[in-house]
Amino acid sequence: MKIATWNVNSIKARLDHVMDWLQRDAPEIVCLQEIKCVDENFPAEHFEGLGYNVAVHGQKAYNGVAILSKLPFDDVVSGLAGDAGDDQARYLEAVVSSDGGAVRVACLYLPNGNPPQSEKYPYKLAWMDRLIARAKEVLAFEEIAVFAGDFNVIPGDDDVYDPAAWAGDALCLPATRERFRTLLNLGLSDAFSATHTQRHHYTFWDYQAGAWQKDHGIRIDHLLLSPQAADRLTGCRIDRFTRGWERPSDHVPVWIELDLPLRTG
DNA sequence: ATGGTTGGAGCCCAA
Repeated sequence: MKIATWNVNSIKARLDHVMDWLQRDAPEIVCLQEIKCVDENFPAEHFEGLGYNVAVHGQKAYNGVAILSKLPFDDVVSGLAGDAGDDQARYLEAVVSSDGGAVRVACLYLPNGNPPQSEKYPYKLAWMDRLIARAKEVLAFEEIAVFAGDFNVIPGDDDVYDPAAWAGDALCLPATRERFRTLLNLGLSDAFSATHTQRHHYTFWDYQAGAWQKDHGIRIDHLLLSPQAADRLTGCRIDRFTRGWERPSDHVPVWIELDLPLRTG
């Protein structure tokens, strides 16, 4: 089964792209970020027409996440625990299941955190601490689980075209990378790193300064797998071709293939 | 080139 993640930078602006991409190889589960709309305005009927069930956690203008699944799901959790005052829509979790088994999917849009001198950076770090706490809980279930999304973390210097230019950025700072490594040290595997030895594969290219044409990219969209999920991993791909489409998202889809007996219908 | 572009808001903010 295929599980994908894609920061679409507005589902309204990107609906045609997402529909075209979904019909290429029909991933069973899709995590979308930066839908930038309230739940009522999410174009669920378009995806339902392709056979997807839909869960949405949106807000006006900013952020917003959604899960599409060809299999039924339950146990939907909207929002990341640990800060009752946080009203940013950045986390959605669901358990997708069939009579062949179940997989827990967490769709996340981790805060960017720039500029680091602002209040946005401590918010990012606190959000990461909350994610670490949730990951500990999920790992204790010993289930097939996937944390997928825009992590806004450049894990290492091999994941950015110019490490020196990004060294002081909130996506690279030591406190950011330390927390990302904590997620890995809990037992989560980065699906892309687990299946590739080549470096400098990117998932985001800025709209500005011809970044795409110059391949000035960064790898910030990740799928982190529980040990039970990693045991089933057979592949991971980055669909860079969508970045060359007309009026693209600045992010491209990343997807994994798991050897799972889950069945649709 | 201390620049540049996109999206959603509503005459700037976030990325």
